[in-house]
Amino acid sequence: MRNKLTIYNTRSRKKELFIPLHAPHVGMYVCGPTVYGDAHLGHARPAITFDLLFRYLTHLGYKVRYVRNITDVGHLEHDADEGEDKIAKKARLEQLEPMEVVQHYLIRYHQAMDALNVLPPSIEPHASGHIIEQIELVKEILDNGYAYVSNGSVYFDVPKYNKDHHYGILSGRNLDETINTTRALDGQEEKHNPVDFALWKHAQPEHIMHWPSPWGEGFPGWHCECTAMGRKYLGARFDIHGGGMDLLFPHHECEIAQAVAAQGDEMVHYWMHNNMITINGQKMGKSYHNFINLDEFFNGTHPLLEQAYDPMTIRFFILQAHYRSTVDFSNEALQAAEKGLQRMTEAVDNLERIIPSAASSVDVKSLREKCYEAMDDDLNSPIVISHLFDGARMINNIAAGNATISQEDLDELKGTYRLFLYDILGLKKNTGSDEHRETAYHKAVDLLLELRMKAKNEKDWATSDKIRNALVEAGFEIKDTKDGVTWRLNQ
RNA sequence: GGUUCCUUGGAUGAGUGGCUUAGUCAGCGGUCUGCAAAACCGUGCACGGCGGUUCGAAUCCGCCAGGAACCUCCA
Repeated sequence: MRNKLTIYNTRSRKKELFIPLHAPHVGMYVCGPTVYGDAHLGHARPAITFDLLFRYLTHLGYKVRYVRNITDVGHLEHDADEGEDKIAKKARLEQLEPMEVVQHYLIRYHQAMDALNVLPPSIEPHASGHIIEQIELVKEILDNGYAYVSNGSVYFDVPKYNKDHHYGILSGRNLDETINTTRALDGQEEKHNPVDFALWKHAQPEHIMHWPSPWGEGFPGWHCECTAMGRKYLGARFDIHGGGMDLLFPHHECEIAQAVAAQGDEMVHYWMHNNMITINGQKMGKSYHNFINLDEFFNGTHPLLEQAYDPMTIRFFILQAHYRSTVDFSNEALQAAEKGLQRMTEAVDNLERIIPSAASSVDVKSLREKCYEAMDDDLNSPIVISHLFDGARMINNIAAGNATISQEDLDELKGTYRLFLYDILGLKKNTGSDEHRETAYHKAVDLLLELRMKAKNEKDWATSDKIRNALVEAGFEIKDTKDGVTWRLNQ
């Protein structure tokens, strides 16, 4: 098995050789969406980034268990409806059951991911389905003395934890600074210290979603689900935990603290974080009110969009930047990606038209290795793409007769593109929308009939009959009526 | 204010102590073509500013300027 993959570990802030704990098995956990709204471009980034990793690890021969959670319990929201659960709030607004809202947006999320050719994870656990595991986690932390009960809620005792361990090890913070900069929030008076975070929250009467616990009716704190579900499905120690950089603190920091407080050591070996997608240099996100939904990209319905963009264009656009860099959205950039992808797929199509020669005048063999090297270098997809573009030029040159290729090399080349472009980068053939094709063929048939009408008017019966007979043969039904010609395609 | 980062050519976006280069889009010139398009060939333009280390730095270090994320739900 090829074993040269290095990945940037946020924990050490270095690129490290990837060595699984239990090869050939790999455990991988990625923070998934909170399903209270449609997925936007920002959600596509981690999905595609970790899909790339999932695909690559699988290709390398690892047996990957990929867990991506669905947050359907909701988090505390700090606004007019202070403390109310996000899912519950939206539900009340729309007079729906909370789980109805979850189901609605989850289906739409899956549809968007499918359009982006993001493979489904191995397990997609719901936070609401793992309340028991989260309660167990809280109990463990309490038993170990790193939490306290206050007024029906349970809080993590950060200062106490920090005496024995380092709270801030992932984000590079130290506790004193964090204490001085923590904002006053709801429920603060219940905490011993403002930096303490909730493991279990006592349910207020306005909360729709709540569960029984040893501490009364309530709901789990929002950091618990990932720790509890990660441990349940991947074990107390597993390989990779991923998510957006915006989750680094406090979410992932708290996850580490919870795991250490519960089991004595850290759960995760490699922490990976994808960077943000920006719009005019600013993070695209709900809080900024500057996000564009994925459906809006696919349909071109957002006012900032000059056109609709195919899901594969979006995927290609994201893969053309390294996952740890910010990538700035603009129509110009997307249109460039669209043209680039088109050029690439046309070159791959040309592969099928090439007639091999006795010998090659091009170097095919090194392409595969170059692509592997780029992937091994912390998933450097932009470099993989640049190599594939070099290959595209080579293919076009062969197709144009400027170079030759042997049968053996041609097979190798086809295999390389199938592997890297389709299997690993996950780009599939751009078929265009049905609507687009429908319109195009209608226009083409109309044009033929217009030419036929012109021929008829000129009494050029040979041409007019040729057009009619050819269309009939192709399965069309042509009717000449006194109001003009009509046509339809027979089923 | 703290933490973590970023600043590359017209746009986007890689990378590296010296070697000629990312790549894509756009531009320009050419080949091809009835004309176009596509394709191919060629081509210009860069490393925020100021210091330092070094034989040599866009790449390492420091300072400055500008920007971002996080510190509050967030991909």
